[in-house]
Amino acid sequence: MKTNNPETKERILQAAQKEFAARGFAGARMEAIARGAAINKAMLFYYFSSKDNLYRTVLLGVFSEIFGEIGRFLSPTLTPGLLLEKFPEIYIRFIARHPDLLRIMVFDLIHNPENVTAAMSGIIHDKMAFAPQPFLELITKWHRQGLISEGDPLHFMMNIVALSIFSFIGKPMVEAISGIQIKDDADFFRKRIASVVNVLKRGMLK
Amino acid sequence: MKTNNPETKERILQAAQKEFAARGFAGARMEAIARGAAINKAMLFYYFSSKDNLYRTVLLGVFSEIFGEIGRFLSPTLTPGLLLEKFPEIYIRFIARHPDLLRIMVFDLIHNPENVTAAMSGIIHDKMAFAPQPFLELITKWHRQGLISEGDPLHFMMNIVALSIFSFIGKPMVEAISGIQIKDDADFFRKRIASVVNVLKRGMLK
DNA sequence: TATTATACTAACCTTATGGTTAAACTAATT
DNA sequence: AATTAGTTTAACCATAAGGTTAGTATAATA
Repeated sequence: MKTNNPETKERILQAAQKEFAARGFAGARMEAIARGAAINKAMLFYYFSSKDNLYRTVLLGVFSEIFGEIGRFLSPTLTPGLLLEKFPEIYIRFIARHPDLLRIMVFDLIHNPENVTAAMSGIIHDKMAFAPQPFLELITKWHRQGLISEGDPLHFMMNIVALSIFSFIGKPMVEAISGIQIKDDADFFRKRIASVVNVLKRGMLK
Repeated sequence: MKTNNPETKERILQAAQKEFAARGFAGARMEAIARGAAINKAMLFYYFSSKDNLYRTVLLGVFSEIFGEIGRFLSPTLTPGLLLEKFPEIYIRFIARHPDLLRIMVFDLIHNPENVTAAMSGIIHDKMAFAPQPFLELITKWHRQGLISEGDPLHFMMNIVALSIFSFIGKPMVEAISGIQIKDDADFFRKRIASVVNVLKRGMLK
């Protein structure tokens, strides 16, 4: 028998990710996804049975990639200085390469946080070899050792992620406010990373 | 003659804002908006001629409210310490009261930044009595006076807004990562504000 | 070569949805 | 009381879009 073509499935997921990122769940068109994957619309239902399910699959993939990237970086031998120095760079550059992932994630964080939380937590524990709980404990230990000023590990984490993520959401906003059009993306991201690292180190390290 | 009922128009805008915030532009249903405003669907088109136009109107309102709140706070007599101390509180508490505004703004920042930039910049210049350009100059002046460490006013601004906004986007994310369910919102926001102010002051003040 | 299971398509179905229309209602004006 | 103009509704329309179906192509197996 012809072996199930994983190529097709992959093509569908790629096209779906693009379409969902560009238009959100409700705005995305199955027809457009099919066109993007160069197949008949019925194939989407053959492989994924419904729009909902296709979306769920894409979403899991997104979380998987994002937290995979983060998990690869975290380790028990980490120091606070190294974390604050390297995380923003890794994260910002990763998202710059895969802006669709952030779009989909943020859309869901805003519109159905309840749904997302469940999907996320499963992935997080799978993909972060160095699991989150020990990570929070590590931060607490750093604080007890007098290495960092922020005592609440949750807010320590939020501050790091917030500054990194906002590079993307905030770019058009800042452009509107300042009236300046950011043309050199590479330069912008370099400066953004420098600023974030600087604020984090000065702001949270002792 | 009966005078055009501005009450109805206002009710429509309120309902529309709610619906657009909950489901995004494509997901929002005109029928649902009509129900929310307790009127016939045709009235939406009578007052706003199209879904697109209704959305645009809502969007302008959103920007108007958000930047109104910000503009009310900014003034030429501001000091860096005061800005970093008060802005996060004002902004976070405002959004906590009007989460719909943030949802709509972020959705658009992510999905059609080009469109948004234009709409925004008009509003910004109207609503910020103390216009943005002088504000950026003020930051530059602070830097020249040796009051702040961050030299680029754009990134100075981004850091402030990023940490404030992320309180909302990031909450479910952090819940998923930590496995902790944040139940006491008031307490969470209080701690969040304290953490943000602390990081900003330590990180960007000299 | 006949069979069979998978991969795939064209055409179709149904419902939901943005948008329209024609008529009714309301209240100020004459 | 009759007119007039803005406001509101019920019923309708066209089409877009998710989903289905029936059938075809392909290739491995017997």
